[in-house]
Amino acid sequence: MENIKSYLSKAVRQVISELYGSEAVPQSIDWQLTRKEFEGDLTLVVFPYTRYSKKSPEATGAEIGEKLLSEVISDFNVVKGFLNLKIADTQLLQDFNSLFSADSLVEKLEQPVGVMVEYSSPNTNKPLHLGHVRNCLLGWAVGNIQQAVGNRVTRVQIINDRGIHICKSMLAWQRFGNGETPESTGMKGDHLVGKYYVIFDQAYRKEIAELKDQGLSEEQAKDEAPLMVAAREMLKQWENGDAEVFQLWEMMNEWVYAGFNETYQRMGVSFDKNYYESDTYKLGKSLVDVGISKDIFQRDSDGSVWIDLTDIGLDRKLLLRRDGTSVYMTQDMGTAVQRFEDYDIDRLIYTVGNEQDYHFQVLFAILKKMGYQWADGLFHLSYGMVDLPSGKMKSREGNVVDADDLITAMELGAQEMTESLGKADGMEPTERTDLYRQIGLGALKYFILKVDPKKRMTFNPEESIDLQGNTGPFIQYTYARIQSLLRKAGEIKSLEISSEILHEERELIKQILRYSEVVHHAARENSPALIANYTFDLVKMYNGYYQNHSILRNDDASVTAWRLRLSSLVARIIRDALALLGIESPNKM
RNA sequence: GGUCCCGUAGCUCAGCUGGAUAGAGCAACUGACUUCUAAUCAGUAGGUCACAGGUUCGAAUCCUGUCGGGAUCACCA
Repeated sequence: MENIKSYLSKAVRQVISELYGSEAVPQSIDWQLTRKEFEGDLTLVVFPYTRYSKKSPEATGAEIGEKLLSEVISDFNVVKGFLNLKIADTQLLQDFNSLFSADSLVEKLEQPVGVMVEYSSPNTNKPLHLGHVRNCLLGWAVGNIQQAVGNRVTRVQIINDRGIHICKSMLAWQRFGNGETPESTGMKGDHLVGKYYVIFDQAYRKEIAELKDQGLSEEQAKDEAPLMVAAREMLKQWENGDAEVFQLWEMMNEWVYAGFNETYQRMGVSFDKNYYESDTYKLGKSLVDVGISKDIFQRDSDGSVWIDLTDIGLDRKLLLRRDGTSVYMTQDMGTAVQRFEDYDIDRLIYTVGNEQDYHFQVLFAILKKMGYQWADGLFHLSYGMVDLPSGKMKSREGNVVDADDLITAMELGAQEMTESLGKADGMEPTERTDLYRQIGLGALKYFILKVDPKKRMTFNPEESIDLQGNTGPFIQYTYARIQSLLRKAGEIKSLEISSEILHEERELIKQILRYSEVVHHAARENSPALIANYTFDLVKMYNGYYQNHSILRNDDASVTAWRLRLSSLVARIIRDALALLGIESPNKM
């Protein structure tokens, strides 16, 4: 479709210039798809030209349309100020055929760039939850989409493996753990460590309550509770390289990593490189000196260092504490610089929730002020929180949806549904479990990815298991049915292909030809939702077609051959699009 | 209080850089399985695009304000 549009844009410029003179020629011409209720495929809005033509919109449209008739444009009509053009069947078929035999369904960028995508970025004191799931799925899909348009993609996570939160788990394990391990308990490592984080919190709160009874203020109690004092002490020991603490830290982190990796694997996401905060937390301090020497940062009389961003509508922000230690912002500055040194990249996408919008606004502003050329290539892929029907997820209230539990529940839901429909009756046991996995995850991923990332979303476990309507399994099902057709067709493929096309087939071809531009659009916007919505539309169209026109049972072999060809390209696009979303396409379901 | 994001059908969401009578799915109601997989399809019903102004040939979309929801503004991470 893109080639038709660019041909037409050129033609329209030419025509406008001929008719109304060169100053009437617009910079760019935006085409829109003709609405269903009108005849035509592409529509040019002619209102902008009436001031040059000095004629009515209808007359203007008609005289432009007249001159556009060609092998590409077979017909036109004008309704009010809208010039509707009909693309010639031969042109559509030609484009269809060239896409059919193309290596890639998506056109590659002429000038690809290097893109690093950061996602997940967990803390190591508790297991992954629903929020991480949205994060991972988004980051993974965005990476796929960037890759699809031809960019080089590096996927990374930064693991927050140090700090007071880890020490809390460590301390609780030391005090109350009785030497429990993932092996001895059979628990996943991340869940085991998370358990001790909860234990710490409970014991800590008890201490706070006791201290408050003794007359201390809330703040004092929180600060002076023996457990908190001990945790802070442990953090200090860790920073001083205390062997015993370090060993405990390493051991428990290893448990967590094993657990995370299992979850990542089930989700189907992976990373090219892990950054660890324990390696990077000291980065950025040297940048502070540079900034001071350039007079971008200021040192206060107490020794703390600040940047003043009030000139661009932001605040004054701390970069170095009075005692010379760095803050999150400083680390992130250092890490960004490091990444552009480590890799040949032009862009860096941070997949992080929208509660950190301000943080990234400031981070990017600072790096820009410091004069880094690449600062314009930084992008915060900000996404909204995931709520439950009962409201907000709060770890305090224990209504956090655990990622592992969620995946299991989705697989079970898929299994129940599949069994009750008898869809897997003839399958081998391993084939079945694989199918349940594919469907369950397909439902989960699609449910989350179909929503615009920046929107806050409600996750309803029951609805997400739904397999009807705008869902992953609905799309997978269409793919499976086409595969079944292609299997059955086997030998009856005729070399002769009918060239008559039905209205529904025209509509399908047009949708198919849009795929590449949709992927490019999704890449520009970093929005997998665009691909999800496109695919749903394609599938809806195809299902209507499938239901109303017999593909195999047909008197004319050449018609069957054409319909199979059309179906198989639809299937390839479904599979390609779902793969971009990280969703598998089962051959049977 | 400052800044940012969101507000579209009962529910969950589309609506591209402004374009024609605002679209899907779910739920509700009608129909279609001796026929390529009915996890499907065809149809009915459902709207003051939060509200009020403004910009213009034309606004759900852009601007301003109001209301509602959320986030953020720590020498926490």
